Amino acid sequence: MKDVAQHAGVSTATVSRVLNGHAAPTPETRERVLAAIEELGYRPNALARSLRTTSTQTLGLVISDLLNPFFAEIARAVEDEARSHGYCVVIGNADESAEQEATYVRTLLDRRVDGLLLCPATDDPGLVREVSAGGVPLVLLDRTVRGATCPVVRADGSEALTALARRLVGAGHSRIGVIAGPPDTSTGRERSDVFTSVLGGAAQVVHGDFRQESGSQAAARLIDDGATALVAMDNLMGLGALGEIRARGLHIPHDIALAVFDDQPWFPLLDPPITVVAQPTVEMGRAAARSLLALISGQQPDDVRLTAKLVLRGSCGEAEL
Amino acid sequence: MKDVAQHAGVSTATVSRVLNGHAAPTPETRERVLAAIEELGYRPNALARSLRTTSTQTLGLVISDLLNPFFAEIARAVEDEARSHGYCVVIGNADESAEQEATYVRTLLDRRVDGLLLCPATDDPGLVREVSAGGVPLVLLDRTVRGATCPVVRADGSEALTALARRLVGAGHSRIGVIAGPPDTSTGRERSDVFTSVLGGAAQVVHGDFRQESGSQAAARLIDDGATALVAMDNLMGLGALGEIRARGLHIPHDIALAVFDDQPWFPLLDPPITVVAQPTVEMGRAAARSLLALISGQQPDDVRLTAKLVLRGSCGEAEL
DNA sequence: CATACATGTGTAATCGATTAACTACGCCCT
DNA sequence: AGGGCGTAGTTAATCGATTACACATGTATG
Repeated sequence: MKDVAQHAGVSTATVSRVLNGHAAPTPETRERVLAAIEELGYRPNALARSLRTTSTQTLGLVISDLLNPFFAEIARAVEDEARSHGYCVVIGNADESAEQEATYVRTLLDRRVDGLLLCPATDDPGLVREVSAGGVPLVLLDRTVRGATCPVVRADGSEALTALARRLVGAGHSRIGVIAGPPDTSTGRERSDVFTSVLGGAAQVVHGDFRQESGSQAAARLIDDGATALVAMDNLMGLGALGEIRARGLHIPHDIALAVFDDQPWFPLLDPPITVVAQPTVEMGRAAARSLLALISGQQPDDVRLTAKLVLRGSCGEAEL
Repeated sequence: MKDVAQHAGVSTATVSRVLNGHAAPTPETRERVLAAIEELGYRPNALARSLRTTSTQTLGLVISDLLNPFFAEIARAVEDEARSHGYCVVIGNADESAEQEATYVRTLLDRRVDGLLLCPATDDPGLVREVSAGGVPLVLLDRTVRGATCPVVRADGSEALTALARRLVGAGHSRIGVIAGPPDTSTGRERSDVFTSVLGGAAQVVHGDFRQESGSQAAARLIDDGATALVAMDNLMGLGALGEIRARGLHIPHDIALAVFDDQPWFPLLDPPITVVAQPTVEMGRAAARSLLALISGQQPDDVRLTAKLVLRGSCGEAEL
């Protein structure tokens, strides 16, 4: 910057003003400075700028697993929205581990992200409190924690799940296996709670860990116990369940019905195509980013609850919609 | 930091020494400083540290699309490897646009990443030169550019593709449709080149853009032209091709054979399961991160060429392996 | 006993920007 | 002519760390 100033015959303050579009400099001075910048190929050091201004134009996003297409879509949407507002996103992979999540959150705070988007691994509010105590804007995404005091953006699947449960019962299923998420996550509990409260004794719940392998195992248990329909509460566990069904040579929907929470582009291509509860992932990501940006700019955004939709496709034997 | 120093009755220099594990401070002083840090809940400002040391412990990763599971897997692997060495990864989504790619690369350089991992959108070497000119360590991943002078990490699919081509011919296919990537990407060209050089006139190539929609369109064109086998050179275009095949009510492999470059967890679950050329994505990501870290630490890592493997599954009508 | 040398700590410069406070200059008005 | 004022630009403090160098103290050496 000093070089640029010297080159243009002005002080660094003037260069800074030109760079930041302040009113002061004469058009003529501005020209000279811009020419010098061009000539020297100067690019401002974002670190120095951030140190001085205490704004990094960066958002932190801590998710459970980038390999889960659901989170990948969210990450993509967050990134898009953030970029359109001049922000970068640093993504941290917590790998469904509370410890790794905490490590990442702290790293991001150390790097002074302007705000943090978090998909909490458990519903323990400790980490959330820590962030809030540090005064860093925080928005929870997809999942919440006990007694959360910050904005939460999530999808509401209760309506869709209720409709799905009724349909399964209507189709004559009396033993329905639910492959739920971990009981210490809000989504893990809520989704299966909705479902079982409609079904009563007809539902049997096995908790997985939102990963493929646990989906297979849960499916195996439930099928052994005589389930005639399976509902996986996450796409990866759904993938696992599907694998187990195929491995046993069972036919959908004749031998067993299957529905999955989260849509995937390839679900319609299976035979039969899979019935799902589709979450508006892109809207969730964008909404979360918008809420966070609002929070950063001093507003108090409300919680956002988007609704998940039941998409009937045939894997539950239902007539097409 | 000043507060901590005061609290412990030492200077900031001593605090810094304790923080950085220098030999100097007495165990007793160290204790006092650590106690003060603990008590005040002090966390060092990474920006300030980076400004002073010119090291951010951060790698930049610019990929084409986070929604493409191939890149998501790579990103995940890069992140894992980097983290295990104490580095963070900032991911940039270029969306297959050279312009957005350039914007991201510059942003990352401004933020002074210690090194950059790039999956170039085109084989134009301009951007690569720009980075190299800035003296920032750079490693190319998956794709290369013309006259690249930096380390390149990629998968070699020529053997697998050759074997696949032979098999298709052996199975009696004489009109084989190739859904290739853009001709201005190294992977777009190389993969179809290998294929056509084995097949000669039996191959018909249509270039897509590595996205689902272009896969459907290319498939439609090729099927209309009488292709009895389709090979998609990327998983998203494969997904598109599969959609087109289903939409036309064609049966695999009876009516048409299909093979895809890139494996996906759900390919084995289709009926019939899809034959693929599987790239070692995790190893690619890890190797790229390792090469970059080596470059950062002053070494001169060699190019890495991992081999992609043909996985026969039935969608080309072949006998199982 | 003076000199040298090691050791632990403090002082202050530095990284590269932003910005409050100040200066210099020209213009207008009385 | 002199005072007031607006404007363009400079000087220097600052953000929060690291680290070269200086300094003080204690111990070994000739």
